[in-house]
Amino acid sequence: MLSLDFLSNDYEDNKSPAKKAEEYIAIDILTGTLRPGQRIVEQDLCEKFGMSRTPIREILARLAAGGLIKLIPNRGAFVVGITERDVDDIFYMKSLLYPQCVKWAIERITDEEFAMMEETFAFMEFYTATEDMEKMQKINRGFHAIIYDACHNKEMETALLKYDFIIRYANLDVKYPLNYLTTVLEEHRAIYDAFRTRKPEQGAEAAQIHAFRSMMRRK
Amino acid sequence: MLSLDFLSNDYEDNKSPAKKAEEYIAIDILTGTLRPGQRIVEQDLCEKFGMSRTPIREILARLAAGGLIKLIPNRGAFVVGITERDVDDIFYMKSLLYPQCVKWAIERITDEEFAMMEETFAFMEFYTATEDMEKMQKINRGFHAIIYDACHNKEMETALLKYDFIIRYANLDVKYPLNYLTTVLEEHRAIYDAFRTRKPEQGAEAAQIHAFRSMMRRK
DNA sequence: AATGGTAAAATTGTATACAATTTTAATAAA
DNA sequence: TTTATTAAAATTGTATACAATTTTACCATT
Repeated sequence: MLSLDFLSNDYEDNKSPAKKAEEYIAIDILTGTLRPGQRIVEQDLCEKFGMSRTPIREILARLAAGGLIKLIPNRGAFVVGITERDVDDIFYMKSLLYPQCVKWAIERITDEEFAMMEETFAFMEFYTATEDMEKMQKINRGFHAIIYDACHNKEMETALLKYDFIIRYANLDVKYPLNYLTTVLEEHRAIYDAFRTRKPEQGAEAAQIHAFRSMMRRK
Repeated sequence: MLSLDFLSNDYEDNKSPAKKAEEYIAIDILTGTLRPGQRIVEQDLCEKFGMSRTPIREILARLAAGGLIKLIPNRGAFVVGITERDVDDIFYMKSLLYPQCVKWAIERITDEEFAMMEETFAFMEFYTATEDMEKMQKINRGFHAIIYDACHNKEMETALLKYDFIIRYANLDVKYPLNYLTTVLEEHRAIYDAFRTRKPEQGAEAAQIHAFRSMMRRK
């Protein structure tokens, strides 16, 4: 299903309670509120999120599949931490995958998907002009979500979404340089132009530049 | 924990029944025994694997996290298929990530890990000489598992293990060319030599060649 | 025959109960 | 004081029960 859901303010609200709890725990791990090695007791989560052990255990199963916790049989769930170097590595892995994602997306994007991208880019220009940082962050994620989706490869999409999630929450002491919004808009425009003119190689190059600069803007 | 487990024949046996069931279902999806779009009913799995719905639902939660099935609320689990192009794409993504993995692994490998690699490589030479195809496949997986582990980045490790799992089971009509065993051994030796001499760039290049040739050997 | 409505059956979502295992705390021995 | 031992408590693993929802099958209507 194709929609501009991510623009709406209650986008977060239509997630299931289980999905929200999962994300809550994931963020607690990435921000360090839950410390590496710390044991997570199911009953505590039951009380915190007001649900029984069955759904909580399914949440833990998913978190373990994603690598944020480690389940040791009969011992329980333990937080797996993320180091500064892990975040550096993930930026680097993104810089390897993202250009190829853009390339595939330009080759494979549907008309409907491109129409959504056009609409999204218009919003990006608007929010850059109005300097609405919060809305901008949201629309930026939407822009990338469209690209990740349009590459029509689920492994690529899930990998990049995961890396972005980690970067978003485990990379909290970022300082935004002067003219950050317009700078990023122009990097995005270069990618968008490659989509408009359907030039995969040019898109890959613009993506490479955007990924590299994102990495450099880090701390 | 560091060990040469993957050499033993009962390596598969010390997996938990739940882990075995999960892998069984995953393989059924990748080989097409379970068709894309097909609904998976929990009760059927309960009977098939002799366990109750609680552990089965945890297995389904993990499979959904890995993308092999899609869970629709109140509707159930549906098989997500893998196309030929998906496999092509995954080979390509591996060729992007694997060289960097080898580079990091050469920079970061511990003495203990390198000792295991030496031992493993000796076995590879032995099984190539004896032309024991089955043992060779197993030891090859072990060789790569050591490299993936030695890069000391969990995202990289899980990504490459996942791609290998998909390639292994969703890529069944591979024809092995003449001298396959010795050819692959030499590609692996090039990588191994880069580890011995601790040359990250040389390792990345050897990895690139190995990944590219693996892709070319496909069909 | 095709469509629509309704009750029964099947299935999923969640809570709870109980068994197996681990952890904790208290006590005894060195 | 430290180390062992052991019983109690806590926790995890699994099965089952029940509520909510969906699917199926049957019948009536057009």
